[in-house]
Amino acid sequence: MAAKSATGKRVTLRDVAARVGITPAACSMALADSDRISPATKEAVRRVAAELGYVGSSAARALRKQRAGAIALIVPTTSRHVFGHSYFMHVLSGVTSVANDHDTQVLIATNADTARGLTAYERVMRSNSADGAILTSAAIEDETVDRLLASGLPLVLIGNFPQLTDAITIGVDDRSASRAATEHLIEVHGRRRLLHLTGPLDHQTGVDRRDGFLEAVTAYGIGADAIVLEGDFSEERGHALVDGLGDTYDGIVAANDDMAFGALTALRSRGRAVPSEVALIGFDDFGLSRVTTPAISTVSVPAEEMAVAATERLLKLIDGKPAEWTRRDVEVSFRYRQSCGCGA
Amino acid sequence: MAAKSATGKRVTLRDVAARVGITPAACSMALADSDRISPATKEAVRRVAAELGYVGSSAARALRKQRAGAIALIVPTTSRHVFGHSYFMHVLSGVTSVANDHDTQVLIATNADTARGLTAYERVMRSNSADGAILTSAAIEDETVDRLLASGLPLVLIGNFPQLTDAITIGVDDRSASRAATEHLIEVHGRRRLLHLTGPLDHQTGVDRRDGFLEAVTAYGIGADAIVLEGDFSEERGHALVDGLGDTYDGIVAANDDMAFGALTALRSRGRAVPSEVALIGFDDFGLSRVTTPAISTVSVPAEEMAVAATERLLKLIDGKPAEWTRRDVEVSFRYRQSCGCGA
DNA sequence: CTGAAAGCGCTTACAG
DNA sequence: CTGAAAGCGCTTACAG
Repeated sequence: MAAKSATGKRVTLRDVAARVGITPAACSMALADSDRISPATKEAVRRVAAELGYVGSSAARALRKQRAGAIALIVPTTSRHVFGHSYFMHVLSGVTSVANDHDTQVLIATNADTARGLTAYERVMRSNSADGAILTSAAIEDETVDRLLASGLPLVLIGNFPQLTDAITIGVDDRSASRAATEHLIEVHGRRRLLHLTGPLDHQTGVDRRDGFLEAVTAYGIGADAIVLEGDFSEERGHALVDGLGDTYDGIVAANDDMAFGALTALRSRGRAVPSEVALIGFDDFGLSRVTTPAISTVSVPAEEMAVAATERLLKLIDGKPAEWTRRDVEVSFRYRQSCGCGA
Repeated sequence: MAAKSATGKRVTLRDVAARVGITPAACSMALADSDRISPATKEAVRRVAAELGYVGSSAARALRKQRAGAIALIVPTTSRHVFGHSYFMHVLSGVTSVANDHDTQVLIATNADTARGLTAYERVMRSNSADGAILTSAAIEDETVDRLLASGLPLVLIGNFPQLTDAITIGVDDRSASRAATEHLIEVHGRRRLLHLTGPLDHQTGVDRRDGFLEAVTAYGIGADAIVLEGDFSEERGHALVDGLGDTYDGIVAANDDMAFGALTALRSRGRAVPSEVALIGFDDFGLSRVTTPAISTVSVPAEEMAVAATERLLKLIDGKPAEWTRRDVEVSFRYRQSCGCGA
């Protein structure tokens, strides 16, 4: 479907040009505000274009300019489960707001189905549907990331990818943040027997948050009492892990808020009080942790801010403009609420 | 950017054709599995295409076929605030899963900025970037909906639009559902002095949920004791409305869960127990209500299911295929949790 | 049945 | 400086 004139036909540059009495080429230049065209002609073209309701064909423009005028937000299907709805919505908000400001369309691509050995998002990229992509939360071993990178398509990754040294990435320092959160339980709340519920360890985020936890307990000499259980970022797993364990710990560092909430419900059913018997801290702050009772203390990850910066960086990359950074960490902030013992 | 051969140039149908020794036209037909092409040639074309990494140009195809191969999910900016993140993520999930199955791209469009009197999403549509659109949660008086509708572009609306009798819409019966939720507080929990916190009354959803509440209290002859306060779907307003009111009621029907949660925190700070002193019920079930303490009883709106059905309907509309419905209601379900007095 | 031209709607490199 | 041709990469209507 397309812009229609009264007769139902699409309004093209030829129509505008005919009405103004110039060529489509001149019309095109007029709308592009070229110096070649006189102010009077530009004005006439603009008036007629508005009258006829002319809107340029994105396909024709894309074909001619070899530029889609769109970027893709790539969501590996696995990470949809892994990172959850709220995370993507924060990311999507950031991406769309920047793209909007730059007259760029946003495409959502997943690798749900594959055909001829290409994932859906590879096809999006290679079919020229998008001029570049934001890829978020890929697994460490996701080989499509390498292929995408190798293809030379403009790409900005959200997250940490230490092995991809040539990639442009933006993330948070999960290790330091996790260490700081763990140290908070130790220093401020005097906890010594700590349990860590990890994220999925095929994601760098899971690895880094675990490593930060381990650094902290090691630094304080309480590593022998520390327990690390492998989780997957899901509330269910958080619940199950805590439910299947004895009561030998006095603090929990969960790698995300969903698992922290699962832990909280499990503690509740076991009759263990939070924070008095068990201090609890999560990670993410994408919405859940603020509304529970007790509210979950957490490390706030500025997902939207990362998405905004990633999108601005991508647009510069596409345009070949100079950019300030190649690998960037944004700051987290700590939200000490009730579940660690800080809040009211 | 585009699919690259070893030399860095985009691989086009001409390259494939040259290699196979046929014309690009024949190549195109081969890839489209046309009867005109022999099985042997098709096989050769497919092999060479795979070898060269050929992926067709979406722009060229769109221009030639006058079909974008994409649909737009339109998000009026106002409703972003109004309906919140989780709602859109449910909708987006539904839309992308169906679109994926039909090799269709999904574009996110908002009306954030306007140029030459056109909203961003009108430009998306009229520039042929999308073959149709899903529009969700528009305000009653949003005149761009009328213009979109009048333009004849394939459009499916999520929500209720009683005044747009020609539109294809899918929604839930908010009035009946709200009435049933209210009756639950009356019949099952014996509440007689009810407070309703409305949604924004410039949205049909707000109006219908209020009307359902009023029907129930009227039917039970307790309308004189009922209080209706105008809200806006935000937690803050829910909190403020309850905070600014005396304690003359024993039940609250909130038009959504965010306001219900705001009410809950306000009741907590006033020292009123939920559900014993005040029974509370919300609406939506997009995530929040399940995790609070007490968990909020609510009416579950199947947002993803609506989005799936809307997208399937849109694709049929675009293809001119026969469809089963023009206006459809999907069933809500009731989640009676602790806040009304039902749950454990 | 099959080959190859025409043309979708733009923009820009080129000719004059 | 300015006019108008060429061509982006496809697909289909047409000619043979």
